[in-house]
Amino acid sequence: MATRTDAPTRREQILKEAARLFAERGFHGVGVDEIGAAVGISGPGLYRHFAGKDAMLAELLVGISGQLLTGARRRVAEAGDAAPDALLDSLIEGHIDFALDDRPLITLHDRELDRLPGGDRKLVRQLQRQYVELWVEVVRRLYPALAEPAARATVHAVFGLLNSTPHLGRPGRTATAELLHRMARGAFAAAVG
Amino acid sequence: MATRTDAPTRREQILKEAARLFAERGFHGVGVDEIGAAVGISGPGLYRHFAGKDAMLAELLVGISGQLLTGARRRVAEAGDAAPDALLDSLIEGHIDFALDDRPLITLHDRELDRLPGGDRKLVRQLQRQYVELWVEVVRRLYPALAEPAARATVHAVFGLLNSTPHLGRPGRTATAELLHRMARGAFAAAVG
DNA sequence: CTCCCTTGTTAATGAGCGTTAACACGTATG
DNA sequence: CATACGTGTTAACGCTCATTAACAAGGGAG
Repeated sequence: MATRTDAPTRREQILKEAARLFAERGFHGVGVDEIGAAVGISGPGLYRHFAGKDAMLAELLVGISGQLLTGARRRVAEAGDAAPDALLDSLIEGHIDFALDDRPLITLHDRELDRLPGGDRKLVRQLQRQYVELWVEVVRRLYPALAEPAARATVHAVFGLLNSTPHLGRPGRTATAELLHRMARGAFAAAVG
Repeated sequence: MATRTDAPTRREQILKEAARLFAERGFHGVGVDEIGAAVGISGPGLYRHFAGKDAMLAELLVGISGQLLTGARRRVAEAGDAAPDALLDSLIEGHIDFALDDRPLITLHDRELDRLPGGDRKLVRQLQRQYVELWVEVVRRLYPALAEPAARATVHAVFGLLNSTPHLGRPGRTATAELLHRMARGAFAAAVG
């Protein structure tokens, strides 16, 4: 887990608050002055840490996509040749952890992609695609009856399910996590028909 | 069904194009000139049909929420005292039809609510809440073991699943509809545990 | 024919906002 | 001690954009 005990750096503060604000009111809906105010400095002061507003969004989205993909790959590696059943559980668990711990980021992740400058957008899309394909492979290993287009659609639909966390109440983190996990498995099982 | 054969009115054209553009680039991301250009008139020309940009978004969101709620109520009424099982299928079918036929609208529906002026936002929230509660009642009738908070969370998660249509490919409408339907039922069944 | 309502147009206005410029202050470094 | 750098500040610039003003053309109603 590599838990951090040291204080967050200024850059990290800014990214965190920017993520929250972007998720709440949309990228174009928040001004640099607000982001600055959220961390106790003035608007233009942000430019000591980031090249511009676009750069903040880019770093957030690249970070999210990369973190999801990296975590998933680690889980695949750790699973070795274990049952694909357990591997799918592991992937689901990782995604849920992320969706529950960083709700603003999960919101941004599928909402503000198009506000990104060309190069970064392409990179993020690539990372997202690889993440999806990784899931698709695991799902197809577990459910060989599922054709590839159907498997991809199924994975996207389950992402929609898991990413609904921003709309959920807060009645106990573990209870919510378990509910979502069960529902995801149920949805996969029902997809094969 | 009351299928319309007459040409769409100018207002309707504008609403349709505005919905598409808002869904693609966000409310603040599109200018009135673009909306006007999409229907062949100039930006300020829109003001002959709407009080402003906010009014367009408001009419879209109120329309969506109202349409969903009205359709769901009709289905409940038509079901009479039939099995709640069939009623849930009917609700799912209605939601999927909407999500597949009006993808831009379904995107706006849970994305741009906060860009709405106060009064309209309250109205839309109210309609959405009633829609959710209607589902919750049906679900609890079918699965009495499910406590109310869990049922509400489950319904939200299934909405996330069904609303994933914008991310899906277009491999056959009926096949996609059936897949989503099966997954939704599977998710509900798995939620009770 | 004449009015006037509808539906457009282009030009102007005014606010908001991202970004840059110019300047200030503390602190480690030589 | 002097210097340079990191990190702020406020003021100003320039652009975008929603909205309004002023004006025009077409087509029913009387």
